[in-house]
Amino acid sequence: MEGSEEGDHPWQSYNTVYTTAKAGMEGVDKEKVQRIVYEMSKGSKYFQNEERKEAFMKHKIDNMRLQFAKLTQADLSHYQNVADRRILELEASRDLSRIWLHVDMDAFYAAVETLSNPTLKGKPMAVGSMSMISTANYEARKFGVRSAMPGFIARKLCPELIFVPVDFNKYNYYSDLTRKVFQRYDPNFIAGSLDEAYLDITEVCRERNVKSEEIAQEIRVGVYEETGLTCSAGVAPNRLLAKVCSDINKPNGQYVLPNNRLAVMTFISSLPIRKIGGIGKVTEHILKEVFGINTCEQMLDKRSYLCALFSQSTAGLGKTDSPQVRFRKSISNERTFSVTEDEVLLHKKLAELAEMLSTDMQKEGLHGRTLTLKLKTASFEMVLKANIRGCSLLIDIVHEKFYMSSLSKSVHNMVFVLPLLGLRVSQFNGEKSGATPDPTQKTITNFITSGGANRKHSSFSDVADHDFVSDTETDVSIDGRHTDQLDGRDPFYGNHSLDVNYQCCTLWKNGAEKVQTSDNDDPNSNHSGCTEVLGSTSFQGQFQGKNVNNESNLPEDDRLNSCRETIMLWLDDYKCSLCGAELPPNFVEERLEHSDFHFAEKLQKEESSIRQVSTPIHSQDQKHRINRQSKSKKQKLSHKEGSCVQYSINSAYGSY
DNA sequence: GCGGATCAC
DNA sequence: TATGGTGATCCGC
Repeated sequence: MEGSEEGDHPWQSYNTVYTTAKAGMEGVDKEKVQRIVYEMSKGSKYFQNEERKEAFMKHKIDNMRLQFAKLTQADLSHYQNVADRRILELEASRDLSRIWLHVDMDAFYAAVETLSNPTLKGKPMAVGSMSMISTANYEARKFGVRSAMPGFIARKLCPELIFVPVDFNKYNYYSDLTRKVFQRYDPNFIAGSLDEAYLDITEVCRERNVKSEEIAQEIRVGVYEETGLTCSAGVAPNRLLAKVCSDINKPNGQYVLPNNRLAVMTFISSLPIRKIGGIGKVTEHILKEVFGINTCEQMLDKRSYLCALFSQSTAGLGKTDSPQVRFRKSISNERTFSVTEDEVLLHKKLAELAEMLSTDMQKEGLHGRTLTLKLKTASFEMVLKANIRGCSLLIDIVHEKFYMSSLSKSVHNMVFVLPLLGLRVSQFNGEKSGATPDPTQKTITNFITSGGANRKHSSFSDVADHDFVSDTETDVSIDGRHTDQLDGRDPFYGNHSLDVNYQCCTLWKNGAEKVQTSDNDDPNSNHSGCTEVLGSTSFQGQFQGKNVNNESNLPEDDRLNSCRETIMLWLDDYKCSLCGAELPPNFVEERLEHSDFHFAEKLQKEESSIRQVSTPIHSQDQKHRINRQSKSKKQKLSHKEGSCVQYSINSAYGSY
């Protein structure tokens, strides 16, 4: 049924993530849905990217088949032993005694929206937009509409579909109500997300001497009474299985898997691997294509092959009863927008992202060491660039990516069309020690900034201070601008930028044509301020550092304007006399910002010696407990094939 | 340690 | 017209 019929039914080979079975989709004409999805997608950039990924996956599968074929009998018996030994260990360490309950709200967002607008009841409805649907109610699911599907396709499937925009305030409110109920049964319950939770109900069952089934029923009734929303529950000896179980009688139902080995083994054996958390579309496909594995039982049969071809990373089911604090490891934000080749606009968007991120970090009291830029090209390829600091040029990153990755594209096609930008900060300082940052470290303040002194025309709003703690002397830091001014070099234009430019120039030499303006080998004369990823906005933060942000109103504005004029001018009405940046005359706002930048630079040089450098912000205890589902010791919930395989084996044998 | 890919919700 | 946002993890360099 697969690709063979492609000529007649090309949609059958277009496997989207929403072709898999989901609750509420039983009676759906899958063939028809798949055809419509295909027809709506065909030819789009998104579609082309899916094809690219599909080809990559096929390649991976071919490689794995080759390896598979190369395995000798000796290899296999060796790995059989490895697998069996591992299973024995897990058998020995398994704990049958706990009773876990997983609660999952039914079509949560949609249900909440229906509560607040009862006229929606009974009508097909989706929460989301024309671009993306978060949740669809059960009426809509009958048409094949489901989460992660773009709205315009959903509307094709169901023309009368009602769209409701997301409103997280509501969902948070109702989520809190449900959690009050959960708390009564397990004060240490684990919140998986707004609409999911894991409860260890072992003690409740024991103390009250009632069956888990009754507790599940009670909880569901309690949630309904508290919120008016229905949910489903699954009960099993561990969290992984409980989650699988909560999906079985959805919506508004429950399923109990008893705590005995036979029941679990029977349950597992026919369970499709895709049901297991961590096994997604790709992994499922690989396991099916290479090994012919569909169910957990088949996975067990092939355990020697799997151990031979996948990594041995530990992925056991560890203890499930020890509450643990999980620390956030990164914080990020990203935005999708309609493609633009307006570089200035892109940098403005980036500055906005930076500002939001900075605010979020401040709220959480976070300090990171690595700043990563994420972008998506017009052909939907994701690109990451770590450690961009304040020196990288967005355009360099894009150019580099294009030169490296697609020779087929002509240089002229390297336009700046980006539908997505994002920023992420990671590598936080360990908060556990409670120590303040090492004073010898450079604090990068205001790596993200914005907000001038009451400038109405500013596209940036107010500043966040703090943020980054760099741990090496050689790090490029915006903070350097506070401290390094005295040596007479301008770090903004200084040699920090050379690395990037050097790479870029090298690439250009190898490439066919030079696209960007020339002079990139001269660090002192080339960069247009507006192309600095983060730098162009930084001065405003420095204003804040001096607390001038709210000092005055109109007079300040006037002063700014006159100063701008005294330190720079625009050659031929479009070229900056100080740095050579080129901005068309009609870029009024951008030119003002650019002027501000130079002005701030000047101010900063004059006053840098007065300024205090860092403003360490102490964490407000970032140990906000997201949940305690973090792995105990060996329990690494892994998402990779190898680990998932192992994980599943463990869930089948180790934990059961 | 970085960049890409996968996964979950 | 049009395919999200946030966080995590693993693998191969």
